[in-house]
Amino acid sequence: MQLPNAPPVNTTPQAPGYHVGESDESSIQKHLSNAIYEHRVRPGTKLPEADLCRIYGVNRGVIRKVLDRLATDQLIELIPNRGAFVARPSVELTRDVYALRRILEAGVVRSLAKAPLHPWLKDVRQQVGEEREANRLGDTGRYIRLAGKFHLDLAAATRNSALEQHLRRVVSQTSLMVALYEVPGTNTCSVYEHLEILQAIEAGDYNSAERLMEEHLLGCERQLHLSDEEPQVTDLAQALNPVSPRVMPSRPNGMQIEYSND
Amino acid sequence: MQLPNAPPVNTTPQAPGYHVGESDESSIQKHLSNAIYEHRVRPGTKLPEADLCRIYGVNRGVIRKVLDRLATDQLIELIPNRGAFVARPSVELTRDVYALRRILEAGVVRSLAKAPLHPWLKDVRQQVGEEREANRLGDTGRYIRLAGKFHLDLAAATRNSALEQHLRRVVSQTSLMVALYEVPGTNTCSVYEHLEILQAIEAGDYNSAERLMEEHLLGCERQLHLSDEEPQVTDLAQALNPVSPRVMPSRPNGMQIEYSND
DNA sequence: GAGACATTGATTGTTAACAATATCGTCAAG
DNA sequence: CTTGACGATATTGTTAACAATCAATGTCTC
Repeated sequence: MQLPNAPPVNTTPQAPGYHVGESDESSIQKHLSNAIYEHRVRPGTKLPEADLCRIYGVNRGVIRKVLDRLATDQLIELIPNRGAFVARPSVELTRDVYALRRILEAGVVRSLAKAPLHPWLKDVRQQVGEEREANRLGDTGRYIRLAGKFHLDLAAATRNSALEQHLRRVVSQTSLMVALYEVPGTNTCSVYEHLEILQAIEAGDYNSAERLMEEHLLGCERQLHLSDEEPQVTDLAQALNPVSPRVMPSRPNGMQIEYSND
Repeated sequence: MQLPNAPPVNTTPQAPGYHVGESDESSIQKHLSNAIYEHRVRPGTKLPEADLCRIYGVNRGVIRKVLDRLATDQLIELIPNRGAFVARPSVELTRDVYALRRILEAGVVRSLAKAPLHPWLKDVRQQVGEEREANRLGDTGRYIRLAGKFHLDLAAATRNSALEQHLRRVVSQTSLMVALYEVPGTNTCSVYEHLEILQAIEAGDYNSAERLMEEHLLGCERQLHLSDEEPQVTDLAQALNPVSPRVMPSRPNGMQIEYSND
């Protein structure tokens, strides 16, 4: 019933069975989007329309519209006559998106410098605490959600809805890239750096805050395994040498889809 | 066949009749998007599915998908059971999007500072010339296209596809805002400022270029009529006073849609 | 056995018919 | 003359059936 190299879809967060509660198209989109965001479905996973119809208890047309929207956000890839797959962004795109994120988030900090501070920050500070807790306990989903929320909360504090919206897309994409390129042991987003940034903002030192933010994002990017030469195997003998068990670049559990090469 | 207060759809650029040549969904989207971008369809214009089907010679499903995508780009507004209308972004959103654009384009200039300069710039310089020419001749469509292209070309020169893509969306939205809020006589984008920015980049003076870009965009925004009190008519007697024919704020040819107020 | 080829089943893409809703015109009552 | 209700028409929203395409399996030949 399922392709051998495509793991089954399991996007249900709490309920083990079928039929998630409310299910109009925007809530389905959020639900799927979150599942990708929180690494519950890995890059390359196939998302068959029929399965999603059963899971959400809706028509195929609805699912189709949702998939189309997720594809324009580049969270999934829509291959004609083959279906929808959770996207596997290239190394190049990953670098580009991180660069864009630095531009946007530096802009967020500068915007915060102009506007008067909102009572927000107290809540944000508390959340950073929760974030650290989730990280300590190993609750990956919760940790990822809170770590992302820190960045989005700062964007929301600017009261610029357009800025917030664009950053939201970029952050989602980033999470996908983390799923693809993280090296297993490391923590992607240092909680302490979040705290530092927050303190700088609270102190009104926006220049430092901007610099810290850029360094923080650079640090996040550097923690990923973004070697340029991923599929490139120039020296076959060395590649097949069983002595040095090099870290399989960025595909921990085997390739999950293969693109037709015609 | 057409609503009295919604002008008929006329999105054909060259052919006066029906049935635009090629018409898959992405090309239809581009075509419609351009029509909005170049102010050939004004904000508030209704876009009935049936008309678009006839114009592009495609099924309703195709048009529907295109409209949904344009709606996520906020170029049109999709009102349930009423249909699609060219969007009328609020003053608040306009300010937000311009602020976002400043962030993005300042980022573009900074990115250009890092990368080696491409041979692009020669072409860009030539296009600025064409831009001035189109402006002089009063060829509005061509002028708008070229003026926007300047900004997008700079983004493309960064070789950051994500940055380029996001800026493209923001620029499109901006054009819609210009259509809504421009005061008739003025020129929205000064050609000379484009030239100044380009010269600064060519001279390697990226700090100046960044500052000039921000000032340029601020200037563009200031040329719009973004008074806060647009729909707000506190003093009815004054509003209806025939003595002072105040410039009808931002709706030159009468209101075109009215939202249900329930 | 290995490889090429046809067949089968499953999945996606498209279309058209049907249902729901809003708009506009008409008419009657105040 | 204005206001409200009603019905006709047009437009949008939804669904299900049909068509097209692809992956997988089994068969045949070398």
